[in-house]
Amino acid sequence: MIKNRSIYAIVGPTASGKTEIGVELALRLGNGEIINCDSVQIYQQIQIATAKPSEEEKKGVPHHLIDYVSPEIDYTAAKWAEDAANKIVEIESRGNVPILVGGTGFYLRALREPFFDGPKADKELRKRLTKTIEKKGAEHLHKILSRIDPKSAAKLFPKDYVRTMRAIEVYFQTGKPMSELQPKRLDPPEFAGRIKIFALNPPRDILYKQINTRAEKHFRNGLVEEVRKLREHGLPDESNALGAHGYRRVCEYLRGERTLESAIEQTKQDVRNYSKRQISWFRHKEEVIWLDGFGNEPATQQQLREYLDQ
RNA sequence: GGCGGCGUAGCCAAGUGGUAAGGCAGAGCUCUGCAAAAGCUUUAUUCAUCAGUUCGAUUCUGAUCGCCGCCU
Repeated sequence: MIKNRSIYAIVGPTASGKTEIGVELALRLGNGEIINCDSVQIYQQIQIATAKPSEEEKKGVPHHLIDYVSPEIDYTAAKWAEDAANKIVEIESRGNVPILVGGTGFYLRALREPFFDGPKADKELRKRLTKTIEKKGAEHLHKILSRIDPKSAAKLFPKDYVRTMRAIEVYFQTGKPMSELQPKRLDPPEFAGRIKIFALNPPRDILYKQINTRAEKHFRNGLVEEVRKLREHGLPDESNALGAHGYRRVCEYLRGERTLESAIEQTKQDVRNYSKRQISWFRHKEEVIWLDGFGNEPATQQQLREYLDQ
């Protein structure tokens, strides 16, 4: 019987009201538990600019994989997929319904369509390769890759150093080109096919305004102070956590590289650009069910209800 | 009022007597262990306006309008 049970995912651009509609869904089901699917909300200690739900917003609904990793750790999509899979099994074992909520499409994908069985990230190697980029440029890395794994190199733009680095990393650790390993994807988990994905699609112009307003609020609420303290406690600027929206720009401000005003404006810009990429990510996935509007609007929640009743 | 400078896409900005660089924004997209990351594509039939010179003007000339600076 578990076989027929649904698992839900609420995705969509940042600031579209995923939290609200996710909680609403959990309450409606009566036994929903939320699993965070956001690559930044997993971190502890970074709070103000992460849009994590407050206790009040949670309305008593259990939330998982939120606030559970130290900001000094560089967490990855593969790790999240593993953790989320375990959570799903755990929640279902107590007879409840898992609801994945978050905007990181890559994470959700890692869960539903697992990566190939590749090596973990090699921090030291990445550090060295990063230095190479600084000295000789991203294109140089791409040239190295085209010697050891021409197939992968051909698929990547020379400037795309993040993926180039991973391909090099895979080769150095396994001795095999990534292009050879990649087609051997791991089998999707049993529950993959039971995940129903709903994506929020609010009007773009209003979303952008919302994003701007929210960024200003974060700064007003003491974002600069929060970052200052984290840095004083030794959290490096290069950490994933301090690379999050807002944090990244505040670090630049604290390093004297930009004014506070420009940190605020750039943050708004960053988040607006990001929200657009999120929409791009989900737009052509045919398994996604689109809900027009913001998640906190009754009309949007009504659309969701209609799907549930079917 | 006089003199000088400027007026190129939503913004910043280069440029030439021969058919408008670039950046940002916007739009579209990619994504196989950093993904709130990284990368890709696209965007002015037109250079304030009008008239003139010219085979041809955004570029030269004149006038008009607007902005900025200095002087009185």
